Amino acid sequence: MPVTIKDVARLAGVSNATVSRVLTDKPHVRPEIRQRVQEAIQALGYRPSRVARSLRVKRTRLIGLIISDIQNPFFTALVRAVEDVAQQAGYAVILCNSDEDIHKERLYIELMQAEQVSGVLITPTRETGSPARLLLEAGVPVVAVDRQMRDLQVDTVLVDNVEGAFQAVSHLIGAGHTRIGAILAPRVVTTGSQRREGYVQALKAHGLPVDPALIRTGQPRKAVGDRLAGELLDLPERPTALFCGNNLLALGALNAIRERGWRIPEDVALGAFDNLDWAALIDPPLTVVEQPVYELGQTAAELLMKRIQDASRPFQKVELKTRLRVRQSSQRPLSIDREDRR
Amino acid sequence: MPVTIKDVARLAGVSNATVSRVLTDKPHVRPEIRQRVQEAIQALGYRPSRVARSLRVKRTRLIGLIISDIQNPFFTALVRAVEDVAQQAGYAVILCNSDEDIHKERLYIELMQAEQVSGVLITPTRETGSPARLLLEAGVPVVAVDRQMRDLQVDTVLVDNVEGAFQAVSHLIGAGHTRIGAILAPRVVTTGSQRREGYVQALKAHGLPVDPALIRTGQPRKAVGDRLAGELLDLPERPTALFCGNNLLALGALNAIRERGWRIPEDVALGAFDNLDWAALIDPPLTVVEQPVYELGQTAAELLMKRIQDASRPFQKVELKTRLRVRQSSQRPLSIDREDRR
DNA sequence: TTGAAAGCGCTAACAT
DNA sequence: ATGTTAGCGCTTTCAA
Repeated sequence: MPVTIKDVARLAGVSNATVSRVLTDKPHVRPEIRQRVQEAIQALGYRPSRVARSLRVKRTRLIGLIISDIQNPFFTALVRAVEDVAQQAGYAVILCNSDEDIHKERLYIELMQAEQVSGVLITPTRETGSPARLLLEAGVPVVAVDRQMRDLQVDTVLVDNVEGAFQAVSHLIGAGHTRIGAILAPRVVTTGSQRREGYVQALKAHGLPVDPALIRTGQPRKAVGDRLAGELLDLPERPTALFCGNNLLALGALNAIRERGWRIPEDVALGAFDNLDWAALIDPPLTVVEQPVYELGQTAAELLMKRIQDASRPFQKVELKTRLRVRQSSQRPLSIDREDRR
Repeated sequence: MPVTIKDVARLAGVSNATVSRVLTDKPHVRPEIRQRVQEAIQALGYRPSRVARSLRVKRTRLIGLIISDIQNPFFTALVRAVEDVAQQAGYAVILCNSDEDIHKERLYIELMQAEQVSGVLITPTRETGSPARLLLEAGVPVVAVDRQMRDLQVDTVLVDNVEGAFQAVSHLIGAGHTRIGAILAPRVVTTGSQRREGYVQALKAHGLPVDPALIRTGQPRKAVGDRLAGELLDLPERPTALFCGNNLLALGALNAIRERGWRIPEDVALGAFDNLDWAALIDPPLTVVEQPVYELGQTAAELLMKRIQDASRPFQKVELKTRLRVRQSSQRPLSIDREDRR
């Protein structure tokens, strides 16, 4: 029923080989024949089956994109960038949501293999032991974005998380805080461990003690941020400032603070990763570490395209810089002054 | 190089037909043989080529999802729901971002066809003349989500936009506003035209005049919302309340209001579509029309699955209800009281 | 410059 | 219950 290359060949009065040559822009076709074939294609509304072509040439025009949370606007912006680059290069993207779940990650990686995509972009849920190894073994190019995979040889594009966290926490310290809570992703994901590292370094650099009780980790989701912030705020010796590892954790923390009827930054100051549209519009505007998220996705996608072209090129790790945006949520807290009244 | 069905057959000492039977869970295979085949599959780490299978059975385990703005959290939530349903049913989703651009929409629809997806979910950029017609002609099931296509026979899942807008605007009227501006998507998309309809109906129902100068439309993006809100606020006889057709337009309006140093709701009240996490956290909390967005995507995806099963089932249009969430941004404006002082 | 024909990996009809 | 074989739609030798 659907029109195939044979139908076109018949109508144009040539062999399918010739049609194929026209289709793939091969030389050695008389312009006049080429013309006739193209007309036949038009007339029949023919679209070559990518499936058949893929089977033949053993590669598809698909790339896989496995992100860990589609509801996180940070990843969404990443998707946007990848989509743009892929489209430009004539690729479509299969999007999968691993949901921070290593089993789903594996499931999708196997799918990518079965689907024979040309390459895969992934924000791995774990620093080590990612099933992405299967892809590499099968010769499928992989690029890690936003997060690293320490035990795999892949191109990597991420942000200088340590420095970003260091700046944010140093800023809070500069505002007079000495007890700063941290709400982070688990250590098994690089954004968790590296931002923790930046947090710790900042404390140490300013001669402050590192209190493990002030560091909480969990899946980067709003509900988790809410819970973890609550735990910190309800501590007997509670922190006067909170540093949140990403936008969803911040959203949750915001909620926890609001629920307790506390004010920012008077009762508790706040700093977080990710500069989303709403960050500047909330009350008070949120101090954030801005990530060049579009560039992150773009760079990663471009690297993947290059590796698809040339599998033997040297691997590289690109580290983009963040930018601290100071707003009111981190201003010098009144509680410092209050200490005089004790 | 990659292991094929033949390799498995050889190792298991059977024919490829038998391996295929095991693969597709067909009957008529001795348990003992089935066992042996499965072991061979394990041993070789074999994954059947979906490409080859697709070519053979003339359908893929892929569905296409064409949304109009990946950066809009509303659509993102939709993606999430679709992904969940698809995965459950053993499908992967190819995600495409039409960017509210009919040409990109067409491009992706042609891609879907070439990729031979089993079905397509789409949030069409136009009410009529969508290239989705090509898919239907090729026998590919299509379901419209969030927006309608008036000239195509497809299953449709959307929200009662007229009622949602009606409630929001009626609420603003109830708060004492008589000049209410509207910032909406263009009329060619149903969410634009239907929400406009609800706005107009609300004004008329309360005996208020409909002033075309107070209705502005544009692409649903933050920058556009900013500009359109600015135009309305700078009017000689400016509105005392703004109704925004979606979350991005609201974000822009918020910005415009803030830039002018005005307060909400004292200087201008605000109501909008979409209840995102930040809506309750901004200053002041935003009154919104909440859409059951996950259910929207879920229902649409389920409908698509059903139609893939049975192309001849009757078409249906599902209309989900919205819910008005009244918060402070729409409270009775002080400016009403101020009129006494004029 | 063009065509004939093989074959990519799989499924399914048919044979045994 | 299992194997043999044709063929899905395309690309790509190879020959003409």
